[in-house]
Amino acid sequence: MSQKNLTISDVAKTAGVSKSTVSLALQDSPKIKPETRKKVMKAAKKIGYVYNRAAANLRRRSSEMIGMVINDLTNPFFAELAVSLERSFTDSGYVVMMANTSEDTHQQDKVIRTFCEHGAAGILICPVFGTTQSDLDPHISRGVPVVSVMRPIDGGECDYIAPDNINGTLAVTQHLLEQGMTRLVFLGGLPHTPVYQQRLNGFTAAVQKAGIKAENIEVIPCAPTQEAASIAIEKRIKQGEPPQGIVCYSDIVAFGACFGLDRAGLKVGQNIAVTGFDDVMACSAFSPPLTSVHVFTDQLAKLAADSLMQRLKNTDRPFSNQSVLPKVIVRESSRLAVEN
Amino acid sequence: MSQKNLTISDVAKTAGVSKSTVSLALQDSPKIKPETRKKVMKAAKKIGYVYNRAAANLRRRSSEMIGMVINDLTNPFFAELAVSLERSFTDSGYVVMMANTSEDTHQQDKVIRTFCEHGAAGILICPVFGTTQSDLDPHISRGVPVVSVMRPIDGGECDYIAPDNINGTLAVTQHLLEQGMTRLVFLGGLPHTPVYQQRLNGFTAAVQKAGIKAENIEVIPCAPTQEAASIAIEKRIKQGEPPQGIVCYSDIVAFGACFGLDRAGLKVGQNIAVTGFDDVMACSAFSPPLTSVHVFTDQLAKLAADSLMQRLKNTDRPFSNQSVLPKVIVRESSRLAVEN
DNA sequence: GTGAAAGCGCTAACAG
DNA sequence: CTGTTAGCGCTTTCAC
Repeated sequence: MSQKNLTISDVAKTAGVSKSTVSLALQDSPKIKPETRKKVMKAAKKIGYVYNRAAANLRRRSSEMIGMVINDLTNPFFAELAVSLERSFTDSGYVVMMANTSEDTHQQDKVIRTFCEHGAAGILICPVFGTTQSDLDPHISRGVPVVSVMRPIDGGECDYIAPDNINGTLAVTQHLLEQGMTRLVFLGGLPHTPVYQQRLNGFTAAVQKAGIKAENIEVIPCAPTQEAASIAIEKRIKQGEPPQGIVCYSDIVAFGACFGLDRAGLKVGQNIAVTGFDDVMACSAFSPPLTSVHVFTDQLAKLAADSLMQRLKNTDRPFSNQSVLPKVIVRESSRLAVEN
Repeated sequence: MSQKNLTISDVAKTAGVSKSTVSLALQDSPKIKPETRKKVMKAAKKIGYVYNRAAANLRRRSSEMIGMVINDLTNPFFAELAVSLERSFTDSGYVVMMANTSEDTHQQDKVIRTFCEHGAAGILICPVFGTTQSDLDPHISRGVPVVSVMRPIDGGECDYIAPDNINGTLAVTQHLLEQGMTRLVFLGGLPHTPVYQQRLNGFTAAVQKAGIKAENIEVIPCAPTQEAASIAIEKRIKQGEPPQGIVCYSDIVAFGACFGLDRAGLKVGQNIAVTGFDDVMACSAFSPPLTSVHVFTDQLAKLAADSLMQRLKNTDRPFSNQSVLPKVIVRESSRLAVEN
C-alpha cells in the first residue's frame, strides 16, 4: 500500500502509450481502439492507479458532485428524506456532500459556501425558514443551480419541490369531519412560515366546506417540537371543553400532543382524535398508531434529483414548482367514540 | 449572477497586488500584513470571488473531505449515527461526502472507489458484514486512512470504534434476571457476524453467571429485520412454553418481536419482557416503551472523527480498537408480573 | 489512432 | 512583506 501518487503518465509508461491515449481510454473515448483500451486498463489496475477526478474537473471545469443541505437531520422525516435524496443522486452517478444546518442561518451560509468552494455542480437544499435568494447569491455566483425541497426560498430563482400541504391537511381534516367531529384544533407550527400557512389553509378550507361554526375551531401555533406541542396542548385541555380532534402540523407535533393529552388524562384514539403530517416510520409503531399524512419522500427525492440534473444540462429553463399529493394513512389515533 | 470563473488573478488585479499575495492572504498567512489582507478580502467580496478548493487541493496534494460510507441509512440507528458523524466532522472543518451501501458489497466497492477518486482524505465506514481489508486495498492505495465504526473489518488495517456489545447485552440480560426470570430467549441477528457473536456472548455470560439451566435458554437467530423477527417469535410462541423474557439483537428486532408477540396474544410488559439494543429514538415512543441498551452515538461519532483526524496528521500510528460502554435504559417493555 | 504542448486555478519555493 | 516562476494531474486542440 501507500504507493506514491500515480498519474496517467505512470499508466502510460507501463502500458507503453502516451498520456493522452490513457486519458482518452479512461473516458471510453471511441477514438481509442478496444485493444489499446484493454491494455491501458490492465496497466492501470496493475500499478494500482486511481483516477484523480479533482484534476479532471479542474481542467474540464465541471464536476459531478452535488451539495445537500438539510435543515434538521435529527428530525426523522428529514433524515428519511435525505436518505431518499442521497439514493436518487448516487443512482445517477453523482456524489453527494451532505451537511446539516440545524435550522441555523449562519451555519447554512457557511455550508453552502463550502460546497461551492469544493466545486459542487449543484445545490439541493431544505432551507432554513426565512432563507431568501439574497442569502444564496453571494455563494453561487458561479451559476450553480439550486433546487429547494419542502420549503420555498423567498424570491428564489430555483426549482421548488414540495408535498401538497394544503390538500394534505384538507384530506386529513375531512377524515375527522367524516367521523362526525365538529370541534377541532389545528396544533403547532410557526405562523410566519409558508408551510404552516399552507397546512393551516387546508385545515380551514375543510372545516369551512363542512360548515363548521367558527367558534368550534381553534388554532394553537407553537414551535414544531415534541415538547412545545405537549405543553401547549396540555395547557389547552386544562382550560376545559376539550376538542374532539386535533390536526397537527407534523408528526413530531402529534407525538408531543399525544404525550400532553396523556398527562391531561385523555386517551388518544378513544376520547380524542389526533393526526400527524409526514408519516415518518415511527407513526406505525407509536401508541396508538398515529394517523398521518404520508409524504412520498422517494417521489419528492426523485423529482428533486431530476430537476437538479435537468438544470445542470440546461441552465436557462424557466423555474418550476412541483408538488406531490400526499395520502392520508388512517390508524388508531384518529378513532373516536363519536357519542362523546 | 453567473459571472465567469473568477480566479485569484482577478482578485489580485482589482486589489492591485500579486497573485501570490492573494493566495497567502486567503490562507491567513502571517506573512501578509493585516492591511493588505483586508484590501484583498474586500476586492474578493466585491467581484464575487469564490475560492476553488479543488485547485488548491490539487496543488497542495491534500484535502479536507472525508467519505462516509454507511451500510443502511434506512435503519434509524445508522441514520442517527450518520447524523452524529456528519456533525463531528463538520465541526472540525471537514466536508463529508455521504453514501449508503444498502448492505451491498458491490455498491460499497463502488462508493469507496468514487470517494477516493474525488480525493477523500479519509474514509469512515460502517462496513457491510464480511468486508475484508482486501476489499478496500485496491481503492485506497494512495494511503487513505480508514476508520470503521460498529463493525470490524476482517484483517483490517484501520482503527475500529464500536459499542461494547458484550457488556451491553450482559447488562440488559442481568436486568431481566434480577426480576427473577429464568426462561430466556436471545432473538435475532446473523450467526456468522461478529456483532451477533458478541451480543450473544454477553447474553450467555449473564445467564451462566446466574446459574440458569441450559435447557431454559434458547437462541433464535434470524435476519435483523422487523418482519423476520416477528415471524420467528410468533412461530416460537406457538410451540408452547413461552419464555419469560426476550433479549433482542437490536431495536428493530425487538419491534418486530413485539408485533409478533401481539399477534400471538401475549402482552409485552405484562406476560413477557422484551428488550432491544441501540436505543433508537422510537424506543421511547413505542408501545410499550421499549427497554433498550443505549448506544452513545455522539460519543462513538466523536471517537471516530477524532481517530480519523489523528491518523490524517500521523499516518503511522498503531491501529487502535476503542469501545464505548452502553447503558441499559429500563422502560415498560421489560416489566413482568413475576408470578408468571 | 496517437503524441506533444498548453493550461484549468491554485500553492510554494525563491528572489527581491 | 510581495512578485516571479514552476508545477499539481488531468483534458484537449492540433499535428502526425
